[in-house]
Amino acid sequence: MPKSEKISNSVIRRLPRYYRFLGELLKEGTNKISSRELAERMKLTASQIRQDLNCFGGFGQQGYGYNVSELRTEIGMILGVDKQNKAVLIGAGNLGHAIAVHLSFEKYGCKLCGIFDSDPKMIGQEMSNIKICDISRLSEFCRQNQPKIAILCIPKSAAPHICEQLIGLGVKAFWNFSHYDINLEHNDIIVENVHLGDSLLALNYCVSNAVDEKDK
Amino acid sequence: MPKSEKISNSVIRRLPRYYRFLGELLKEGTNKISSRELAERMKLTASQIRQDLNCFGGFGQQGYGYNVSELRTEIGMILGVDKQNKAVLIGAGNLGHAIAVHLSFEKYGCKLCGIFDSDPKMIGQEMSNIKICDISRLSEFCRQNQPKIAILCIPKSAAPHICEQLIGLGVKAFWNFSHYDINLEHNDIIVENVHLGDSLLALNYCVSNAVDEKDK
DNA sequence: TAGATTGTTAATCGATTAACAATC
DNA sequence: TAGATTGTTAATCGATTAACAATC
Repeated sequence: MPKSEKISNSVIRRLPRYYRFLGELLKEGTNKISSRELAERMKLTASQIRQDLNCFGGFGQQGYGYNVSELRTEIGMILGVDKQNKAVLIGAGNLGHAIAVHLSFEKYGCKLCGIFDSDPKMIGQEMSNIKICDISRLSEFCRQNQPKIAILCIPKSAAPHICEQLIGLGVKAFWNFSHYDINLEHNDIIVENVHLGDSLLALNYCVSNAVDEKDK
Repeated sequence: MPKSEKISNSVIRRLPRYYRFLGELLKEGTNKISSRELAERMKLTASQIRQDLNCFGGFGQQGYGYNVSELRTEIGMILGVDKQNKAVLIGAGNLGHAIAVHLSFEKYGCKLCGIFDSDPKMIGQEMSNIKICDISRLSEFCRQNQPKIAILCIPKSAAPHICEQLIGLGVKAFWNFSHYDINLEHNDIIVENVHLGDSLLALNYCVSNAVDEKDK
């Protein structure tokens, strides 16, 4: 329920981090926090935190600060952690497997409800209590279960075709780990590209171009 | 070799993508490209591409455009793909394993030279032709090999301690997949946080708050 | 009430886009 | 030379920070 209309991408990307830090505070037994204190902890400015939160509503109380538990719940609602959006995983190789077992989808508002692969050796195996199905059964599955999200852990070459197929089957969003850059014409489709190679390269740039202490 | 001094983070994050797209063009046999054509393909503006590239030098030719192969090589040099910076992987669980085998480190300017874990069942096993060592041998290994980069695929609880230990052993950069937010006091240490949970939550926000076609 | 801290408006900063002279 | 496209400066836009009145 955004206050006005459009929430900027910068704000959206900070929300999960707020949610995470508030969760930690809660675990530590902190009930109350001011924007100044939270800013210090998250290495942000108090101003930015207040601006960000006020995109969605006034969650604080003047002279007091924010109730940690309340604020966390509010941000959780905004993020849709209660939605349990259905997701299918395409590609049960190393990376697909790691993602399926490593993340608690429910905590993030998703429900992993199907896993598909084309490798006959994988089919029938179980992963996170879900039986891996042959990719040929994807359309049948989607028509029955209507997943909104597809997680792509497939080779680059396979990505464009699978993408189009999934869109045809009603998938609304992609969490893309393939080396293919999803850059769709369909502009109602949501894409979150996770390019691990790009991330490593950016790190490598910083390492390679860091000014050494001794050079200073 | 940055022209002036500081390259903005926004530019750094686009460099790997340029590198990737230029690689694709090269594979397709395209020798020449204008900023306008590249912009169309990457969904950027031509202006931005020219601005970005001119942070590092004039790689183009007026009236002609850019030589794809040359430009790719230049950006590769800037990113340090030739550097082969030594990296150690800490944590050989699902995610660590996937990262070790899924990515070609050499392509990204890194060399994976050691893998460590604390689970006795893992120790001695091989992964990407590297024998997994007991974490107790980490300091000995670092003193001998001087890795610059550490890849953290460990539980949140273990992260703060391992981080400090690695810094003490001369590690300069972290590629952090743990759920711990590395937010160091040491300000000469480079950190690339990859929070898969945050990424999924951001996607989930978009899915949950998408304006449905029918609601429009 | 006095002190604290929010919500919000205004000022600043940085990044993106537009324009155009330089030049191949 | 004429046409094209760069490199670079100027204009615009958006995001962050600062300031402060509102209020608990």
